Amino acid sequence: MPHEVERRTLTRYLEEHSLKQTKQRDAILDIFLGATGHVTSEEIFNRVRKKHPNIGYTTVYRTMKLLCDAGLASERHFDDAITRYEIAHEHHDHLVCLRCGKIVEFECAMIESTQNEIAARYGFRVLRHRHELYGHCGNCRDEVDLGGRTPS
Amino acid sequence: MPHEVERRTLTRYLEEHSLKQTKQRDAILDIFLGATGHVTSEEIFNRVRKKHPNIGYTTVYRTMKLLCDAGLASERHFDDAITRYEIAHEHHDHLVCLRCGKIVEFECAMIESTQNEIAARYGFRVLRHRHELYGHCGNCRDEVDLGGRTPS
DNA sequence: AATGAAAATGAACGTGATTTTCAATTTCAT
DNA sequence: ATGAAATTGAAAATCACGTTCATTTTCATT
Repeated sequence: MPHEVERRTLTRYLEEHSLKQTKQRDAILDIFLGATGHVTSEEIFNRVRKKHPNIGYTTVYRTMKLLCDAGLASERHFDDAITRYEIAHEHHDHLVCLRCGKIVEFECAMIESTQNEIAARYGFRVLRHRHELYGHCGNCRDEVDLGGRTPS
Repeated sequence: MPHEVERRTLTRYLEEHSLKQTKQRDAILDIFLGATGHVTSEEIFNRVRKKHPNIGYTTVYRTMKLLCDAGLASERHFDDAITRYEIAHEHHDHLVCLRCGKIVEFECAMIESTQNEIAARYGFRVLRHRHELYGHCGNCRDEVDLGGRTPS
């Protein structure tokens, strides 16, 4: 059975909160974990529908929220109005290609420590952060450069 | 007359684009410049209404977009689904208090240069970035600590 | 000052993502 | 097996924002 650990995490969370285990929740967790990267509710809905044609959009939204509460998923908002979900793991930051939509994750300990230093300077305690670099990835950069007007 | 420079910038932009100067646009610019920090369309709408009770929400949205185009304002999206506007000025990043909503701006050259270095490593060209630290400001931190359960 | 074409306004309606409502169904401790 | 509590899903509501379009304003030109 796939995603043993996460499924157990969910079960534990459900038990602790007097919530119930349902096939919909299991299915959504499975699809979510099987998807790579940063999925939208719509993507999850479409994929889950293949196995469970009667599942509702509502349930997807509710379950994704649940997975966030259970610490299995986390919400991300990039520059559009759409909520994306990623598998919860350690702090990391993102490179987002504005042309093709590619998203790359990176980590940088140096930036992390500098952040805390700056926050302290203003009396803040940092709980979480968001750090996103928007631009063009290698491919798109080349295409943009070629497509652009070449200098006379 | 307040906000001389900005008003002139707007006038120049309107002329250059064959757009018209209207009392609504003037009023919205004025309110926007008079407000501190990071305002929402709603806040601007409410304040402008006091002087111009018939102004519509639509006009506020349109005008804020116009001010962005004219380089006087810039859009910001923090963690919620609401668009905020700030007076346009050089790149800077934000500290956001999750409890009282206070927003502090900061700049850090070191982080900026590190960003480019990282991007280059992944073949990206950075066009813009977003860097936000979420946590508790000095006041809220104290209140949270006092209100919380003290260790036995 | 009057004209009129182009632009702006605002009320109502549309949209897209997400949430709420609620009657019907499912889970699970007993 | 039972039933109280939780869950589901379809439809309607919401929320922020965009579009439409008939009416009003602006402003260069008379």
